[in-house]
Amino acid sequence: MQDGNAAAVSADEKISGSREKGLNRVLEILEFLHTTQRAIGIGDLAKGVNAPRSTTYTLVRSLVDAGLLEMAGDGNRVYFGKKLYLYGMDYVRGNDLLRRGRQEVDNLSRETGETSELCMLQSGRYTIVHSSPGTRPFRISSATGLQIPLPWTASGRLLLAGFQQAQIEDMVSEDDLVLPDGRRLLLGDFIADIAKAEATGYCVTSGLVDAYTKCLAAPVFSGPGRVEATMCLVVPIDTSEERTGSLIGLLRDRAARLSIAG
Amino acid sequence: MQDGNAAAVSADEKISGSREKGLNRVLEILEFLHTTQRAIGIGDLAKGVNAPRSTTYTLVRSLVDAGLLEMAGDGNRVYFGKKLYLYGMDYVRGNDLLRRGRQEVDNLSRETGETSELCMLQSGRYTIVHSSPGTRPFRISSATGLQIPLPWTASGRLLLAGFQQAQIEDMVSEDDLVLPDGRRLLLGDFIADIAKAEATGYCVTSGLVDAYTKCLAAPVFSGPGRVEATMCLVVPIDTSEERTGSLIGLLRDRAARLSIAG
DNA sequence: AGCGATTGTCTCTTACAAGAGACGTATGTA
DNA sequence: TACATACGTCTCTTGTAAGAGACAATCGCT
Repeated sequence: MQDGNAAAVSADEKISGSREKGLNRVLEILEFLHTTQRAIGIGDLAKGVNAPRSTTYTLVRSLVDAGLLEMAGDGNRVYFGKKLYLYGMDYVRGNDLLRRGRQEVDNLSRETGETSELCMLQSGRYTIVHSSPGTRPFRISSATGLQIPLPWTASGRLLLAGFQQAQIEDMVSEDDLVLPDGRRLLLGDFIADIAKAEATGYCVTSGLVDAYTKCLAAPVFSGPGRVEATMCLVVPIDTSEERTGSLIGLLRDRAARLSIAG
Repeated sequence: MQDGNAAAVSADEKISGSREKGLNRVLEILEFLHTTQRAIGIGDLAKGVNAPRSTTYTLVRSLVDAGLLEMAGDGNRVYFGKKLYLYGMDYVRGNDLLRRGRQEVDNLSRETGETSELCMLQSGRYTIVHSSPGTRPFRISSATGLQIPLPWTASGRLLLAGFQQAQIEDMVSEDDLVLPDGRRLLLGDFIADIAKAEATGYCVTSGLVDAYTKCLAAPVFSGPGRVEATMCLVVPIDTSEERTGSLIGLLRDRAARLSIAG
Protein backbone atom coordinates (compact mmCIF):
# COMPACT_ATOMS: atom_id res chain seq x y z
CA MET A 1 0.00 0.00 0.00
CA GLN A 2 2.08 2.83 -1.13
CA ASP A 3 -0.01 5.02 -3.31
CA GLY A 4 -3.13 4.89 -1.19
CA ASN A 5 -4.77 7.47 -3.44
CA ALA A 6 -5.61 9.65 -0.45
CA ALA A 7 -7.70 12.57 -1.60
CA ALA A 8 -11.25 12.12 -2.64
CA VAL A 9 -10.37 14.89 -5.02
CA SER A 10 -8.90 14.90 -8.47
CA ALA A 11 -10.08 13.23 -11.56
CA ASP A 12 -6.59 12.56 -12.80
CA GLU A 13 -4.89 9.61 -11.25
CA LYS A 14 -1.40 10.79 -10.86
CA ILE A 15 0.70 8.04 -9.45
CA SER A 16 2.32 9.23 -6.33
CA GLY A 17 5.97 9.06 -5.58
CA SER A 18 5.98 12.49 -7.09
CA ARG A 19 6.08 15.51 -4.86
CA GLU A 20 2.80 16.81 -3.59
CA LYS A 21 1.82 20.40 -3.27
CA GLY A 22 1.81 21.55 0.34
CA LEU A 23 -1.70 22.86 0.14
CA ASN A 24 -2.99 19.52 -1.05
CA ARG A 25 -1.26 17.82 1.81
CA VAL A 26 -2.97 20.21 4.17
CA LEU A 27 -6.35 19.50 2.65
CA GLU A 28 -5.70 15.79 3.09
CA ILE A 29 -4.69 16.33 6.68
CA LEU A 30 -7.89 18.18 7.44
CA GLU A 31 -9.97 15.55 5.73
CA PHE A 32 -8.15 12.84 7.59
CA LEU A 33 -8.78 14.46 10.94
CA HIS A 34 -12.39 14.82 9.94
CA THR A 35 -12.70 11.10 9.43
CA THR A 36 -10.78 10.07 12.53
CA GLN A 37 -12.78 12.49 14.68
CA ARG A 38 -10.06 12.64 17.28
CA ALA A 39 -6.64 13.98 18.05
CA ILE A 40 -3.82 12.02 16.51
CA GLY A 41 -0.05 11.92 16.77
CA ILE A 42 1.91 13.60 14.03
CA GLY A 43 3.68 10.42 13.08
CA ASP A 44 0.42 8.58 12.67
CA LEU A 45 -0.97 11.54 10.80
CA ALA A 46 1.90 11.32 8.35
CA LYS A 47 1.17 7.64 7.84
CA GLY A 48 -2.52 8.34 7.58
CA VAL A 49 -2.20 10.78 4.74
CA ASN A 50 0.77 8.95 3.33
CA ALA A 51 3.07 11.94 3.54
CA PRO A 52 6.72 12.17 4.55
CA ARG A 53 7.24 12.73 8.21
CA SER A 54 9.40 15.81 7.81
CA THR A 55 6.85 17.47 5.56
CA THR A 56 4.05 16.65 7.93
CA TYR A 57 5.88 18.21 10.84
CA THR A 58 6.44 21.39 8.87
CA LEU A 59 2.85 21.67 7.73
CA VAL A 60 1.40 20.87 11.11
CA ARG A 61 3.54 23.54 12.66
CA SER A 62 2.25 26.11 10.21
CA LEU A 63 -1.31 25.07 10.86
CA VAL A 64 -0.90 25.09 14.61
CA ASP A 65 0.69 28.54 14.47
CA ALA A 66 -2.22 29.71 12.39
CA GLY A 67 -4.69 28.20 14.85
CA LEU A 68 -6.33 25.87 12.33
CA LEU A 69 -5.01 22.97 14.35
CA GLU A 70 -4.25 22.67 18.03
CA MET A 71 -1.95 20.42 19.97
CA ALA A 72 -4.06 18.24 22.21
CA GLY A 73 -3.55 18.22 25.95
CA ASP A 74 -0.87 15.59 26.24
CA GLY A 75 1.26 17.54 23.83
CA ASN A 76 2.02 15.38 20.83
CA ARG A 77 -1.35 14.97 19.25
CA VAL A 78 -3.15 17.37 16.97
CA TYR A 79 -6.74 18.06 16.14
CA PHE A 80 -8.82 20.88 14.75
CA GLY A 81 -8.27 24.31 16.25
CA LYS A 82 -10.32 27.27 17.29
CA LYS A 83 -9.77 29.11 14.03
CA LEU A 84 -11.69 26.46 12.16
CA TYR A 85 -14.51 26.84 14.61
CA LEU A 86 -14.54 30.59 14.08
CA TYR A 87 -14.49 30.22 10.31
CA GLY A 88 -17.29 27.71 10.59
CA MET A 89 -19.37 30.14 12.57
CA ASP A 90 -18.71 32.75 9.91
CA TYR A 91 -20.07 30.32 7.37
CA VAL A 92 -23.19 29.80 9.42
CA ARG A 93 -23.65 33.53 9.82
CA GLY A 94 -23.40 34.10 6.10
CA ASN A 95 -25.76 31.31 5.27
CA ASP A 96 -29.40 31.90 6.01
CA LEU A 97 -30.42 28.49 4.81
CA LEU A 98 -28.11 26.69 7.16
CA ARG A 99 -28.97 28.86 10.10
CA ARG A 100 -32.69 28.52 9.66
CA GLY A 101 -32.33 24.90 8.66
CA ARG A 102 -30.59 23.98 11.89
CA GLN A 103 -33.39 25.65 13.76
CA GLU A 104 -36.10 23.83 11.84
CA VAL A 105 -34.39 20.50 12.29
CA ASP A 106 -34.16 21.02 16.02
CA ASN A 107 -37.82 21.99 16.15
CA LEU A 108 -38.85 19.07 14.06
CA SER A 109 -37.12 16.47 16.16
CA ARG A 110 -38.47 18.01 19.32
CA GLU A 111 -42.01 18.06 18.00
CA THR A 112 -42.00 14.59 16.50
CA GLY A 113 -39.54 12.88 18.79
CA GLU A 114 -37.85 11.40 15.74
CA THR A 115 -34.31 11.90 14.59
CA SER A 116 -34.17 14.74 12.11
CA GLU A 117 -31.44 15.86 9.76
CA LEU A 118 -30.48 18.60 7.37
CA CYS A 119 -28.58 17.25 4.38
CA MET A 120 -26.69 18.81 1.50
CA LEU A 121 -24.45 17.92 -1.36
CA GLN A 122 -20.85 18.52 -0.46
CA SER A 123 -18.54 18.35 -3.46
CA GLY A 124 -20.55 15.59 -4.98
CA ARG A 125 -21.09 13.70 -1.76
CA TYR A 126 -24.10 13.40 0.47
CA THR A 127 -23.47 15.10 3.78
CA ILE A 128 -25.39 15.33 7.02
CA VAL A 129 -24.97 18.98 7.83
CA HIS A 130 -26.93 19.02 11.04
CA SER A 131 -28.80 16.39 12.97
CA SER A 132 -30.92 16.33 16.06
CA PRO A 133 -31.27 13.01 17.83
CA GLY A 134 -34.92 12.70 18.73
CA THR A 135 -36.19 11.14 21.93
CA ARG A 136 -36.38 7.46 21.17
CA PRO A 137 -34.65 5.14 23.61
CA PHE A 138 -32.36 3.69 20.97
CA ARG A 139 -30.20 6.09 19.09
CA ILE A 140 -30.78 6.14 15.39
CA SER A 141 -28.75 9.17 14.67
CA SER A 142 -25.59 9.52 12.71
CA ALA A 143 -22.95 12.12 13.29
CA THR A 144 -22.91 15.53 11.71
CA GLY A 145 -20.57 15.73 8.80
CA LEU A 146 -20.85 12.07 8.06
CA GLN A 147 -20.62 11.28 4.40
CA ILE A 148 -22.65 8.44 2.97
CA PRO A 149 -23.09 7.20 -0.60
CA LEU A 150 -25.93 9.01 -2.30
CA PRO A 151 -27.85 5.88 -3.35
CA TRP A 152 -28.21 4.73 0.24
CA THR A 153 -30.43 7.61 1.20
CA ALA A 154 -33.76 9.21 0.48
CA SER A 155 -32.16 12.62 0.56
CA GLY A 156 -29.69 11.55 -2.06
CA ARG A 157 -32.53 10.94 -4.48
CA LEU A 158 -33.87 14.42 -3.95
CA LEU A 159 -30.53 16.19 -4.03
CA LEU A 160 -29.75 14.85 -7.48
CA ALA A 161 -32.94 16.19 -9.02
CA GLY A 162 -32.11 18.30 -12.04
CA PHE A 163 -28.71 16.81 -12.70
CA GLN A 164 -27.88 15.29 -16.05
CA GLN A 165 -27.65 11.53 -16.16
CA ALA A 166 -23.97 11.76 -16.99
CA GLN A 167 -23.30 13.95 -13.96
CA ILE A 168 -25.13 11.50 -11.75
CA GLU A 169 -23.06 8.66 -13.07
CA ASP A 170 -19.95 10.65 -12.28
CA MET A 171 -21.00 11.16 -8.70
CA VAL A 172 -21.96 7.56 -8.06
CA SER A 173 -19.24 4.95 -7.97
CA GLU A 174 -19.77 1.24 -8.29
CA ASP A 175 -19.16 0.82 -4.58
CA ASP A 176 -21.81 3.36 -3.77
CA LEU A 177 -24.42 1.04 -5.26
CA VAL A 178 -23.61 -1.74 -2.84
CA LEU A 179 -25.62 -1.44 0.34
CA PRO A 180 -24.14 -2.17 3.78
CA ASP A 181 -25.86 -5.57 3.82
CA GLY A 182 -24.36 -6.50 0.47
CA ARG A 183 -27.38 -5.99 -1.73
CA ARG A 184 -26.67 -4.20 -4.97
CA LEU A 185 -28.75 -1.40 -6.42
CA LEU A 186 -29.08 -0.88 -10.13
CA LEU A 187 -27.99 2.48 -11.42
CA GLY A 188 -31.05 2.61 -13.64
CA ASP A 189 -33.38 2.09 -10.71
CA PHE A 190 -31.61 4.79 -8.78
CA ILE A 191 -31.97 7.27 -11.60
CA ALA A 192 -35.63 6.37 -11.93
CA ASP A 193 -36.03 6.97 -8.20
CA ILE A 194 -34.53 10.42 -8.62
CA ALA A 195 -37.02 11.34 -11.31
CA LYS A 196 -39.87 10.02 -9.24
CA ALA A 197 -38.73 11.89 -6.15
CA GLU A 198 -38.50 15.09 -8.13
CA ALA A 199 -42.01 14.60 -9.46
CA THR A 200 -43.65 13.78 -6.13
CA GLY A 201 -41.73 16.31 -4.09
CA TYR A 202 -40.61 13.90 -1.41
CA CYS A 203 -38.89 10.56 -1.01
CA VAL A 204 -39.10 7.56 1.29
CA THR A 205 -36.62 4.74 1.52
CA SER A 206 -36.93 1.68 3.73
CA GLY A 207 -34.21 -0.49 5.15
CA LEU A 208 -31.44 0.72 2.92
CA VAL A 209 -28.72 1.77 5.34
CA ASP A 210 -29.98 -0.61 8.00
CA ALA A 211 -32.88 -2.98 8.37
CA TYR A 212 -34.63 -1.15 11.18
CA THR A 213 -35.28 2.33 9.86
CA LYS A 214 -36.87 4.16 7.05
CA CYS A 215 -35.97 7.59 5.90
CA LEU A 216 -38.40 10.34 4.90
CA ALA A 217 -37.02 13.31 3.02
CA ALA A 218 -38.28 16.53 1.51
CA PRO A 219 -36.43 19.04 -0.65
CA VAL A 220 -35.39 22.57 0.23
CA PHE A 221 -35.15 24.80 -2.83
CA SER A 222 -32.76 27.68 -3.37
CA GLY A 223 -34.48 28.64 -6.60
CA PRO A 224 -36.91 27.19 -9.10
CA GLY A 225 -36.02 23.53 -9.40
CA ARG A 226 -32.72 23.96 -7.59
CA VAL A 227 -32.57 21.58 -4.64
CA GLU A 228 -30.13 23.08 -2.19
CA ALA A 229 -30.73 20.77 0.73
CA THR A 230 -33.12 18.26 2.19
CA MET A 231 -34.71 17.81 5.55
CA CYS A 232 -35.25 14.27 6.60
CA LEU A 233 -36.66 12.16 9.37
CA VAL A 234 -35.30 8.78 10.34
CA VAL A 235 -38.05 6.63 11.81
CA PRO A 236 -38.51 2.98 12.78
CA ILE A 237 -39.27 0.89 9.76
CA ASP A 238 -42.54 -0.33 11.29
CA THR A 239 -43.97 3.17 11.65
CA SER A 240 -47.60 3.03 10.62
CA GLU A 241 -48.52 4.23 7.20
CA GLU A 242 -50.78 6.80 8.72
CA ARG A 243 -48.13 8.32 10.93
CA THR A 244 -45.62 8.15 8.12
CA GLY A 245 -48.00 10.10 5.93
CA SER A 246 -48.54 12.79 8.48
CA LEU A 247 -44.82 13.07 9.15
CA ILE A 248 -44.18 13.50 5.46
CA GLY A 249 -46.76 16.25 5.37
CA LEU A 250 -45.11 18.03 8.25
CA LEU A 251 -41.69 17.56 6.75
CA ARG A 252 -42.69 18.93 3.36
CA ASP A 253 -44.28 21.90 5.03
CA ARG A 254 -41.16 22.74 7.00
CA ALA A 255 -38.89 22.18 4.05
CA ALA A 256 -41.03 24.48 1.93
CA ARG A 257 -40.83 27.10 4.63
CA LEU A 258 -37.06 26.94 4.39
CA SER A 259 -37.01 27.28 0.64
CA ILE A 260 -36.22 30.58 -0.97
CA ALA A 261 -39.40 31.95 -2.47
CA GLY A 262 -37.39 32.61 -5.62
CA MET B 1 12.34 36.32 5.97
CA GLN B 2 10.91 39.58 4.92
CA ASP B 3 7.76 40.58 6.65
CA GLY B 4 6.99 37.68 8.91
CA ASN B 5 4.09 38.73 11.10
CA ALA B 6 1.53 38.02 8.40
CA ALA B 7 -1.27 36.76 10.58
CA ALA B 8 -3.71 39.46 11.51
CA VAL B 9 -1.71 42.14 9.84
CA SER B 10 -3.48 43.55 6.87
CA ALA B 11 -2.42 45.21 3.71
CA ASP B 12 0.77 46.62 4.95
CA GLU B 13 3.91 46.37 2.97
CA LYS B 14 4.65 45.43 -0.53
CA ILE B 15 8.20 44.68 0.35
CA SER B 16 8.50 41.35 -1.27
CA GLY B 17 9.53 40.61 -4.70
CA SER B 18 9.92 37.41 -2.80
CA ARG B 19 7.64 34.48 -3.44
CA GLU B 20 5.21 33.44 -0.80
CA LYS B 21 4.37 29.90 0.15
CA GLY B 22 0.98 28.86 -1.11
CA LEU B 23 -0.16 27.67 2.26
CA ASN B 24 0.61 31.04 3.80
CA ARG B 25 -1.36 32.75 1.11
CA VAL B 26 -4.26 30.48 1.91
CA LEU B 27 -4.06 31.27 5.58
CA GLU B 28 -4.10 34.96 4.73
CA ILE B 29 -7.08 34.46 2.48
CA LEU B 30 -9.03 32.75 5.23
CA GLU B 31 -8.09 35.42 7.72
CA PHE B 32 -9.06 38.11 5.27
CA LEU B 33 -12.47 36.59 4.68
CA HIS B 34 -12.88 36.34 8.43
CA THR B 35 -12.36 40.06 8.79
CA THR B 36 -14.52 41.08 5.85
CA GLN B 37 -17.32 38.80 6.99
CA ARG B 38 -18.76 38.60 3.50
CA ALA B 39 -18.28 37.16 0.07
CA ILE B 40 -15.73 38.98 -2.04
CA GLY B 41 -14.59 38.96 -5.65
CA ILE B 42 -11.40 37.10 -6.43
CA GLY B 43 -9.76 40.20 -7.82
CA ASP B 44 -10.49 42.15 -4.68
CA LEU B 45 -9.37 39.21 -2.62
CA ALA B 46 -6.03 39.25 -4.40
CA LYS B 47 -5.70 42.94 -3.64
CA GLY B 48 -6.82 42.38 -0.08
CA VAL B 49 -4.16 39.84 0.73
CA ASN B 50 -1.69 41.53 -1.57
CA ALA B 51 -1.16 38.47 -3.71
CA PRO B 52 -0.76 38.11 -7.47
CA ARG B 53 -3.99 37.60 -9.31
CA SER B 54 -2.96 34.44 -11.05
CA THR B 55 -1.86 32.85 -7.84
CA THR B 56 -5.05 33.83 -6.12
CA TYR B 57 -7.16 32.27 -8.85
CA THR B 58 -5.26 29.03 -8.55
CA LEU B 59 -5.48 28.88 -4.80
CA VAL B 60 -9.13 29.81 -4.70
CA ARG B 61 -9.91 27.10 -7.19
CA SER B 62 -8.19 24.52 -5.02
CA LEU B 63 -10.04 25.71 -1.98
CA VAL B 64 -13.38 25.76 -3.72
CA ASP B 65 -12.81 22.26 -5.07
CA ALA B 66 -11.97 21.15 -1.56
CA GLY B 67 -15.09 22.81 -0.19
CA LEU B 68 -13.27 25.14 2.18
CA LEU B 69 -14.55 28.03 0.14
CA GLU B 70 -17.70 28.39 -1.92
CA MET B 71 -18.61 30.61 -4.80
CA ALA B 72 -21.37 32.91 -3.70
CA GLY B 73 -24.66 33.00 -5.54
CA ASP B 74 -23.84 35.54 -8.20
CA GLY B 75 -20.90 33.44 -9.27
CA ASN B 76 -17.75 35.49 -8.94
CA ARG B 77 -17.50 35.99 -5.26
CA VAL B 78 -16.13 33.61 -2.68
CA TYR B 79 -16.68 33.03 0.98
CA PHE B 80 -16.26 30.27 3.50
CA GLY B 81 -17.56 26.86 2.51
CA LYS B 82 -19.39 23.99 4.11
CA LYS B 83 -16.22 22.07 4.85
CA LEU B 84 -15.08 24.74 7.24
CA TYR B 85 -18.41 24.52 8.98
CA LEU B 86 -18.05 20.76 9.30
CA TYR B 87 -14.52 21.03 10.62
CA GLY B 88 -15.72 23.65 13.04
CA MET B 89 -18.40 21.33 14.33
CA ASP B 90 -15.77 18.65 14.73
CA TYR B 91 -13.83 21.06 16.88
CA VAL B 92 -16.85 21.73 19.02
CA ARG B 93 -17.53 18.04 19.39
CA GLY B 94 -13.99 17.37 20.53
CA ASN B 95 -13.98 20.22 22.97
CA ASP B 96 -16.02 19.76 26.12
CA LEU B 97 -15.17 23.17 27.43
CA LEU B 98 -16.44 24.95 24.37
CA ARG B 99 -19.56 22.85 24.13
CA ARG B 100 -20.51 23.32 27.75
CA GLY B 101 -19.34 26.90 27.70
CA ARG B 102 -21.67 27.83 24.87
CA GLN B 103 -24.49 26.30 26.82
CA GLU B 104 -23.65 28.15 30.00
CA VAL B 105 -23.33 31.44 28.17
CA ASP B 106 -26.73 30.99 26.58
CA ASN B 107 -28.24 30.14 29.95
CA LEU B 108 -26.58 33.05 31.62
CA SER B 109 -27.80 35.62 29.15
CA ARG B 110 -31.29 34.19 29.26
CA GLU B 111 -31.39 34.23 33.05
CA THR B 112 -29.88 37.67 33.51
CA GLY B 113 -31.06 39.35 30.35
CA GLU B 114 -27.55 40.70 29.88
CA THR B 115 -25.17 40.07 27.02
CA SER B 116 -22.91 37.19 27.89
CA GLU B 117 -19.75 35.93 26.25
CA LEU B 118 -17.25 33.11 26.31
CA CYS B 119 -13.73 34.33 25.62
CA MET B 120 -10.42 32.65 24.98
CA LEU B 121 -6.89 33.40 23.93
CA GLN B 122 -6.42 32.69 20.25
CA SER B 123 -2.78 32.74 19.20
CA GLY B 124 -2.02 35.53 21.61
CA ARG B 125 -5.15 37.49 20.86
CA TYR B 126 -8.33 37.95 22.83
CA THR B 127 -11.22 36.29 21.04
CA ILE B 128 -14.95 36.19 21.64
CA VAL B 129 -15.66 32.54 21.02
CA HIS B 130 -19.37 32.65 21.67
CA SER B 131 -21.77 35.37 22.62
CA SER B 132 -25.41 35.56 23.43
CA PRO B 133 -27.09 38.93 23.01
CA GLY B 134 -29.27 39.37 26.07
CA THR B 135 -32.65 41.02 26.04
CA ARG B 136 -31.93 44.71 26.40
CA PRO B 137 -33.48 47.01 23.81
CA PHE B 138 -30.12 48.31 22.63
CA ARG B 139 -27.64 45.82 21.38
CA ILE B 140 -24.44 45.72 23.32
CA SER B 141 -23.10 42.62 21.78
CA SER B 142 -20.13 42.12 19.58
CA ALA B 143 -19.76 39.45 16.96
CA THR B 144 -18.39 36.00 17.61
CA GLY B 145 -14.83 35.67 16.53
CA LEU B 146 -14.12 39.32 16.97
CA GLN B 147 -10.62 40.03 18.10
CA ILE B 148 -9.97 42.91 20.44
CA PRO B 149 -6.77 44.09 22.13
CA LEU B 150 -6.30 42.34 25.45
CA PRO B 151 -5.93 45.51 27.55
CA TRP B 152 -9.36 46.75 26.52
CA THR B 153 -11.18 43.97 28.31
CA ALA B 154 -11.80 42.46 31.70
CA SER B 155 -11.38 39.00 30.26
CA GLY B 156 -8.00 39.93 28.91
CA ARG B 157 -6.79 40.60 32.43
CA LEU B 158 -7.89 37.17 33.57
CA LEU B 159 -6.62 35.29 30.54
CA LEU B 160 -3.09 36.53 31.07
CA ALA B 161 -2.88 35.28 34.63
CA GLY B 162 0.14 33.08 35.04
CA PHE B 163 2.08 34.46 32.10
CA GLN B 164 5.57 35.85 32.54
CA GLN B 165 5.83 39.60 32.27
CA ALA B 166 7.96 39.22 29.16
CA GLN B 167 5.35 37.08 27.49
CA ILE B 168 2.69 39.64 28.28
CA GLU B 169 4.78 42.38 26.80
CA ASP B 170 5.13 40.31 23.66
CA MET B 171 1.41 39.90 23.30
CA VAL B 172 0.56 43.53 23.88
CA SER B 173 1.57 46.04 21.25
CA GLU B 174 1.78 49.76 21.78
CA ASP B 175 -1.42 50.25 19.82
CA ASP B 176 -3.24 47.82 22.06
CA LEU B 177 -2.74 50.18 24.96
CA VAL B 178 -4.60 52.99 23.24
CA LEU B 179 -8.31 52.81 23.93
CA PRO B 180 -10.93 53.57 21.25
CA ASP B 181 -11.47 57.02 22.75
CA GLY B 182 -7.79 57.84 22.56
CA ARG B 183 -6.88 57.38 26.21
CA ARG B 184 -3.67 55.53 26.81
CA LEU B 185 -3.19 52.76 29.35
CA LEU B 186 0.12 52.19 31.06
CA LEU B 187 1.60 48.76 30.61
CA GLY B 188 2.55 48.69 34.27
CA ASP B 189 -1.04 49.36 35.32
CA PHE B 190 -2.25 46.63 33.02
CA ILE B 191 0.15 44.11 34.47
CA ALA B 192 -0.87 45.13 37.96
CA ASP B 193 -4.51 44.61 36.96
CA ILE B 194 -3.66 41.10 35.82
CA ALA B 195 -2.12 40.22 39.15
CA LYS B 196 -5.05 41.68 41.01
CA ALA B 197 -7.55 39.83 38.84
CA GLU B 198 -5.72 36.59 39.45
CA ALA B 199 -5.79 37.16 43.17
CA THR B 200 -9.45 38.12 43.45
CA GLY B 201 -10.72 35.56 40.94
CA TYR B 202 -12.72 37.99 38.85
CA CYS B 203 -12.35 41.27 37.04
CA VAL B 204 -14.46 44.31 36.32
CA THR B 205 -13.68 47.06 33.84
CA SER B 206 -15.75 50.17 33.23
CA GLY B 207 -15.99 52.28 30.15
CA LEU B 208 -12.93 50.92 28.42
CA VAL B 209 -14.20 49.83 25.02
CA ASP B 210 -17.05 52.29 25.14
CA ALA B 211 -18.41 54.77 27.63
CA TYR B 212 -21.72 53.05 28.27
CA THR B 213 -20.85 49.58 29.45
CA LYS B 214 -18.89 47.75 32.02
CA CYS B 215 -17.59 44.26 31.68
CA LEU B 216 -17.64 41.58 34.38
CA ALA B 217 -15.49 38.54 33.87
CA ALA B 218 -14.65 35.32 35.68
CA PRO B 219 -12.02 32.72 34.83
CA VAL B 220 -12.57 29.18 33.63
CA PHE B 221 -9.72 26.87 34.60
CA SER B 222 -8.41 23.91 32.66
CA GLY B 223 -6.09 22.94 35.47
CA PRO B 224 -4.62 24.43 38.61
CA GLY B 225 -3.88 28.05 37.80
CA ARG B 226 -4.37 27.54 34.07
CA VAL B 227 -6.99 29.98 32.79
CA GLU B 228 -8.39 28.43 29.65
CA ALA B 229 -11.25 30.82 29.06
CA THR B 230 -13.41 33.43 30.67
CA MET B 231 -17.11 34.00 30.90
CA CYS B 232 -18.17 37.58 30.92
CA LEU B 233 -21.21 39.79 31.16
CA VAL B 234 -21.50 43.13 29.44
CA VAL B 235 -23.82 45.41 31.39
CA PRO B 236 -24.77 49.08 31.35
CA ILE B 237 -22.20 51.16 33.15
CA ASP B 238 -24.81 52.51 35.57
CA THR B 239 -25.77 49.08 36.84
CA SER B 240 -26.15 49.33 40.60
CA GLU B 241 -23.35 48.11 42.78
CA GLU B 242 -25.69 45.64 44.37
CA ARG B 243 -26.79 44.07 41.12
CA THR B 244 -23.25 44.10 39.84
CA GLY B 245 -22.15 42.20 42.90
CA SER B 246 -24.81 39.57 42.53
CA LEU B 247 -24.06 39.16 38.82
CA ILE B 248 -20.40 38.64 39.62
CA GLY B 249 -21.36 35.99 42.12
CA LEU B 250 -23.48 34.20 39.56
CA LEU B 251 -20.80 34.52 36.93
CA ARG B 252 -18.08 33.12 39.16
CA ASP B 253 -20.30 30.24 40.09
CA ARG B 254 -20.99 29.33 36.48
CA ALA B 255 -17.39 29.75 35.45
CA ALA B 256 -16.29 27.49 38.28
CA ARG B 257 -18.82 24.91 37.17
CA LEU B 258 -17.18 24.94 33.75
CA SER B 259 -13.71 24.52 35.10
CA ILE B 260 -12.01 21.18 35.06
CA ALA B 261 -11.81 19.86 38.58
CA GLY B 262 -8.12 19.19 37.96
C1' DA C 1 -19.65 53.09 -30.75
C1' DG C 2 -15.47 53.92 -28.26
C1' DC C 3 -12.62 53.38 -24.01
C1' DG C 4 -11.01 51.76 -19.60
C1' DA C 5 -11.36 48.49 -16.01
C1' DT C 6 -12.15 43.80 -14.66
C1' DT C 7 -12.50 38.92 -15.33
C1' DG C 8 -10.91 34.26 -16.13
C1' DT C 9 -7.36 31.44 -18.57
C1' DC C 10 -2.90 30.39 -20.21
C1' DT C 11 2.36 30.07 -20.78
C1' DC C 12 7.00 30.17 -19.14
C1' DT C 13 10.80 30.87 -15.68
C1' DT C 14 13.19 30.25 -11.52
C1' DA C 15 13.09 30.76 -6.59
C1' DC C 16 12.07 27.78 -3.19
C1' DA C 17 9.39 24.24 -0.72
C1' DA C 18 8.73 19.15 -0.55
C1' DG C 19 10.99 15.36 0.51
C1' DA C 20 14.87 11.90 1.75
C1' DG C 21 17.34 10.85 5.32
C1' DA C 22 20.61 11.41 9.07
C1' DC C 23 20.86 12.69 13.88
C1' DG C 24 20.02 12.80 18.97
C1' DT C 25 16.68 11.80 22.30
C1' DA C 26 13.01 9.49 24.80
C1' DT C 27 10.37 5.92 25.35
C1' DG C 28 9.11 0.82 26.14
C1' DT C 29 10.55 -4.37 26.73
C1' DA C 30 13.25 -8.35 26.92
C1' DT D 1 22.38 -3.62 29.68
C1' DA D 2 21.22 -3.93 25.02
C1' DC D 3 17.49 -3.47 21.35
C1' DA D 4 13.71 -1.63 19.02
C1' DT D 5 10.49 1.80 18.05
C1' DA D 6 8.83 6.46 18.22
C1' DC D 7 9.70 11.36 18.46
C1' DG D 8 11.33 16.16 16.98
C1' DT D 9 14.85 18.77 14.50
C1' DC D 10 18.11 19.61 10.88
C1' DT D 11 20.55 19.64 6.26
C1' DC D 12 20.76 19.36 1.34
C1' DT D 13 18.79 18.55 -3.51
C1' DT D 14 15.78 18.97 -7.04
C1' DG D 15 11.21 18.90 -8.91
C1' DT D 16 7.74 22.24 -9.23
C1' DA D 17 4.56 25.68 -7.85
C1' DA D 18 4.42 30.84 -7.31
C1' DG D 19 4.42 34.57 -9.91
C1' DA D 20 4.84 37.92 -14.07
C1' DG D 21 2.50 38.95 -17.74
C1' DA D 22 0.03 38.34 -22.17
C1' DC D 23 -4.53 37.34 -23.89
C1' DA D 24 -9.54 37.43 -25.12
C1' DA D 25 -13.92 38.26 -23.28
C1' DT D 26 -17.11 41.11 -20.52
C1' DC D 27 -18.67 44.78 -18.13
C1' DG D 28 -19.70 49.81 -17.30
C1' DC D 29 -19.63 54.25 -18.54
C1' DT D 30 -19.90 58.29 -21.63
